[in-house]
Amino acid sequence: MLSNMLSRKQRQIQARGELILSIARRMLLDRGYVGMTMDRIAHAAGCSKGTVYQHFSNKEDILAELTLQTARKRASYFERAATFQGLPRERVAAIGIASELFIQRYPDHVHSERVLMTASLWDKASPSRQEAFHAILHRKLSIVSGIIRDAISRGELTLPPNFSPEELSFGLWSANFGGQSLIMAPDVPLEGIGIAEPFRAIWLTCTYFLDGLGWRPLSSEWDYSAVRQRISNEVFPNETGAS
Amino acid sequence: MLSNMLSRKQRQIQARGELILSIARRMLLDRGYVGMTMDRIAHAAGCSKGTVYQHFSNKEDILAELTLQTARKRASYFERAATFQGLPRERVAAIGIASELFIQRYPDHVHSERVLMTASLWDKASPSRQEAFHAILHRKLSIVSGIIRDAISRGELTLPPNFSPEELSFGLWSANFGGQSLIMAPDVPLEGIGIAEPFRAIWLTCTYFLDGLGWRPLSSEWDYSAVRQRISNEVFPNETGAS
DNA sequence: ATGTTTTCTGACGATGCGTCAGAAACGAAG
DNA sequence: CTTCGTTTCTGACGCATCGTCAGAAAACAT
Repeated sequence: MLSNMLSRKQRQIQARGELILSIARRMLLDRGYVGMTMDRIAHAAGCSKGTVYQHFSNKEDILAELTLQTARKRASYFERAATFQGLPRERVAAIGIASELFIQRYPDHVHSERVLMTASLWDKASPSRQEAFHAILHRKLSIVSGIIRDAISRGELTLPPNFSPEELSFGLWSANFGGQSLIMAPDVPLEGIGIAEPFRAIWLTCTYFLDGLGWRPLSSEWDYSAVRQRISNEVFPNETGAS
Repeated sequence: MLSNMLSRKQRQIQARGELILSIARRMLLDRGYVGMTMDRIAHAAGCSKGTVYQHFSNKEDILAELTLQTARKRASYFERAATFQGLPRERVAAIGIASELFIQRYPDHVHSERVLMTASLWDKASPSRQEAFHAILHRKLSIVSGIIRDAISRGELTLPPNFSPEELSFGLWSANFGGQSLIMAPDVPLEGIGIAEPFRAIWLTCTYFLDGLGWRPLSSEWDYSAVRQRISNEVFPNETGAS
């Protein structure tokens, strides 16, 4: 009974920590980093500011934890995508779809990520969080690099001599990251400049990029639209159905 | 003499406006957006805070003007690149080189751009500045789209039916923007993950992307390394030599 | 020299971050 | 039920920053 009461209190505290995070995330998206104030967070969470500071040592710490949550969640999406049974190129496509579904489903997560990255606030976060973040980053890259090496060993991909698997990985990452950044940027009116379906544009960019590298089967030899459908249904049935 | 004195004063004022901007830009890079305070700017500029506010209505206004300067400067780089005499695909390559040289030469400019874009501060800036920004954006895109249409009309490029020139433009933009963002991100240790020459990786990403679209001449039929050298020497002799 | 207009100044109110001494809630023991 | 120690919570406080504005200073005109 004693330990039960204790843990109940503990659970209360932990629940409030998560409440604070979800409130902060919403506030970050709605009012920007400057508009996300500790007083407002405390008020919305129904506690005082001092209590908020018992959970997070400062404002940047909240943002760092938000970003860490995001990185973990995205990594889990990547890992699910990598389980897709198919050709290496299909599995890379699955990663791309995971990335797309992730930003569509959790735009607030992605936004917090960008804010932290741009505002150079990582150095104010705790070293353990930085380390955890790097570990997750490395995990995600390993997944993609692993698929690439698999394709090479199977003879479906032969990289040019001056182009490493990591650089190919970086290229795909750039195209996705950049395209998604432009989609999220409020001051880039994509519809106004003739980009009606930016996600399809990113997908095709990656497709032709891999075609240019000669990664078999090429898009001209294979129905990747069907693959796309199949991946959505098999690997992310809830995500595509619920939205 | 009177008008001379008057204009001298005017020129003093204008010069101080530019001084404030350059100080702010440096401070933004060195200390981040939060560390860039109006008091510090005023002190560094040798005037009072009230005087700073006679030049810019608020802090976001300074950032917006910085970004506008950046956009203008980059557009001029693009325009210079577009004057390169050569095949359409070579001229697109010239734009890519312009983009690369620009970020290498003016990292502080690019940084201010990212901060403003991410922090959703455009709505606090004056509408005229927003409009000017959009106009410049459109100008840059027109340059690239124009080259693409030129290639199509010359028969060197045949786009797939579901891929418009604007989307191709968007793809190149994404790859460059994303790659450069990752290069600038302090929390992405590129060397640590096997990317020794990120700029070359971006270049090759775009190269194989265009190859995949079948834009002639393909990289296998043409020495684009030589083209790259030639563009650097002919269009940006000072930029490549001085750095 | 004196009046007028422009420009500059820095103190001020308002707001936000992070702290900390005291208040309140909790739990144990008599 | 009371008492007392411990854990948790609170909000006022110190400090820093933004943006303002009444008054000072400088520039200019007559």
